[in-house]
Amino acid sequence: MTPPSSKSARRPRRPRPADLKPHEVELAQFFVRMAGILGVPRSVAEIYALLYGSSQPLDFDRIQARLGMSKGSVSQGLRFLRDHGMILSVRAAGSRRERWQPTPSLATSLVNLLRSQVLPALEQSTPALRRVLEAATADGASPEVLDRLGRLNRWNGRALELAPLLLPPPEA
Amino acid sequence: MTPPSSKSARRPRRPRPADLKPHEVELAQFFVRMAGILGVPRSVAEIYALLYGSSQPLDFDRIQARLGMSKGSVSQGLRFLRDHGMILSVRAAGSRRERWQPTPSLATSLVNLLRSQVLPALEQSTPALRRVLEAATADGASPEVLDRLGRLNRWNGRALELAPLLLPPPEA
DNA sequence: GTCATACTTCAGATTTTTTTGAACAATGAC
DNA sequence: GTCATTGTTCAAAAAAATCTGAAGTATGAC
Repeated sequence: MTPPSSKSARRPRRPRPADLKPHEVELAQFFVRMAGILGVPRSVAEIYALLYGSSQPLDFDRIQARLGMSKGSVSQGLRFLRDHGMILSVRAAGSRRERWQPTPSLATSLVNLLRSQVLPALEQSTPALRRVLEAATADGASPEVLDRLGRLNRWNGRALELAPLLLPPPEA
Repeated sequence: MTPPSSKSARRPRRPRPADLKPHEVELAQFFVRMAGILGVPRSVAEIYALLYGSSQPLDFDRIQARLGMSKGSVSQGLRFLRDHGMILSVRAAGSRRERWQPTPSLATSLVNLLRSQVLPALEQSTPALRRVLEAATADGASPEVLDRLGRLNRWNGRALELAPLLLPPPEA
């Protein structure tokens, strides 16, 4: 039965030795499921979920302790979330320690995430798709195939034009 | 440097012993990249790309031969594409052999794919998210957290309402 | 300037996904 | 009805993604 793919049909997972309340676990499961669709790893989703459900900003050590996760994973997870504009840090005076919280708009965070995944793929594709169309033309491909490939090229171009409008680029 | 995630930073791949023209390879790479974003396996994307660039419908054996892929992968890949309404088969009279071609609308195919991934996740989440909000309320979470969780619940509900409108369900 | 703190790095271990192929099942041409 | 053809299944192998933790680096409190 198991289809060859799609994150849908996943095996049960080894539970992490986390120290979470039941509703924190459910929130984490929600974010893990959604993150899976975009190929974001479990550990990253768990960190985000923990921060999302927390009334206070949390520091590195507390995140590690509550999720029962290695330092490496916490470090990389926080970096990913930070780089995608999904979390912010605050620092208490007289301490080097950073404390993290989710950025106010989850919607913006999601769009950032999508952009960062889709845009590079589209950019890489532009010249390749043009070459494919040219080669197929030279090859005497059927009108139907040429039509398909033409549409693909136009889609790619339009998607690239639209992308910057969807939301202001990384800065700004 | 390698981020903890995102399909972006992938290692080089073992080339498949395929027998494709250069432009067919580039088309396959495009579909593989895009499929990767949605977690669709390489083999499935390669099959789709081959059909997409082909002037004639192709049969099982020809797909296997051109892509240098196992029977199992071809079978599972075709099943996935068929189940998601992305390919159609035609049969020549007097032969059991099916020959495959992409469905006319790639856009529709993509929406089908997205639906099949996102909808089940949303449905599973509805009761869980409600429980999370209730538990947090009982727990005396901060107004800010309650606000976040409330928004999450509303998003989920709206997404579920919208989904059926996006495109007619599997049948119809 | 010193150095303990706070994180980062990355090679290897682990987990999960994907692919393979040999055994098996279904079907329609005859 | 028979059986070669066509495709499926699934356990095991291979590949890929993710996680770990010990060693290393950077920084700001003092």
